[in-house]
Amino acid sequence: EPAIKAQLLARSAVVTAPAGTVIFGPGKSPENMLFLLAGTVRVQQVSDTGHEIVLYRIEAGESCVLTTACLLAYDDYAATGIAETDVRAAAVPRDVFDDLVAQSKSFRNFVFAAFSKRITDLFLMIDEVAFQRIDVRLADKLLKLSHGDDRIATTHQKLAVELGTAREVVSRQLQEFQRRGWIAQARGAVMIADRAVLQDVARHHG
Amino acid sequence: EPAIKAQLLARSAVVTAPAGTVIFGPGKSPENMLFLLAGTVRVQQVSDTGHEIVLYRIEAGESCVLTTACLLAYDDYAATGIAETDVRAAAVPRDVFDDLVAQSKSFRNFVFAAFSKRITDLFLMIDEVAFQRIDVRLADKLLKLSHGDDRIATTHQKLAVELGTAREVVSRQLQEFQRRGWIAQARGAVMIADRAVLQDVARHHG
DNA sequence: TTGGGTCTGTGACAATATCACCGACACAGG
DNA sequence: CCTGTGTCGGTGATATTGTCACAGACCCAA
Repeated sequence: EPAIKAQLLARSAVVTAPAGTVIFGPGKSPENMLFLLAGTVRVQQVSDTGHEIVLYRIEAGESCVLTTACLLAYDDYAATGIAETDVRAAAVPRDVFDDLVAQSKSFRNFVFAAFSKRITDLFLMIDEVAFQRIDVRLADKLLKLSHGDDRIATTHQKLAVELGTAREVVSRQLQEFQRRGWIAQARGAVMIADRAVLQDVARHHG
Repeated sequence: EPAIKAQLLARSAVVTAPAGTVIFGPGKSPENMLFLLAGTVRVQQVSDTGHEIVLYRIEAGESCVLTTACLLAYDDYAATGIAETDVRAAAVPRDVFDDLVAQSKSFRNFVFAAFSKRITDLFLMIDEVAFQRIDVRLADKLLKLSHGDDRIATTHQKLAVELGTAREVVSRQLQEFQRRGWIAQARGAVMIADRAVLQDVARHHG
């Protein structure tokens, strides 16, 4: 790790982008791979029917933007990467990436582990989209978006995109949650009132 | 490719399995990676709610069982690989795979391209499961399963698993297709009667 | 204070999923 | 030839989710 890390940093350029920047997307494939150093990138997809769904998030440190790498090979993809926060990343040229993969066993393990995790996460997501009830998924998503905080700044529409459903569905579920005293609502925000019960609802899937 | 192929074959064992064999699955992670030489492997998933869905198929030659590789790293997965036909594969030990990745640039490209394709295919699948109408998906699936033939030997239940829906839903859609003269049905089989119209229905997604 | 844009609420309806059945068919054993 | 037994497909009732067409509430800037 130490020698590789040095080489990775030496042969790449650190770039930054403000929140909201479209990092990659249809008609905008990046020249080189990005390893996230700080911030969060949200990857979502727009279907030809006009529907949107959030696929996953890339956190700093964690699994890096290997997926960007993955997507480089197949440039006819429809996914879009958006900076959710201000973002700092190391831009690694393709051939440097290739060198590192060739040279370092631990780097290889890291890369393949990241791919593996991505794919198994997508398996889980397919399962949820296909089979989980919307109330379970919403409760789960609220908890995940809360990051321990009790107030989530988001709109019904954004929550709908997170789940790949319609705004009206989210609105009605949130009303029901509120009626039961699990949450409170304000314009552009959801406040978690009973985290324990929400966890219980969400746990009905795993 | 030529030198690598030789090494790959020299340092792996050819194994075979009859149709129906469970190649890998929960509690049965393979010791080494399999590169499919002949046959088809179906990868599906059982959710904790008891629902099943087919994730993808691995064809010979094509993208090989890299996914098996991928899954090796993460052994807590729920996916199952089942031989759909008699199957012949090269069993490649992990360290041989690692050697090849380290040595050959073209092998690296091959591996990453396979991962990329898998991930982008999963993106597409999520889109379909989340947003496509069931009639469109069924028409599409019938055409894909037909392989140019006009008779598909399958049951409504199996088609339901292909789409991640319920048997009753498939039964009703097939009835409607039959009423319109697009297909004919027999016990355990569906006959395509009007391929052109089915293609037209399926094309409503891409 | 008056717009225009965004956010949320609502009712009617369509599509899909779930549940609880039932009958038809295939096939092996008596 | 019958008769179980298991698989396969059909059906109605109901619940859940998605779609469409609005309307009202809120926010901010001109």
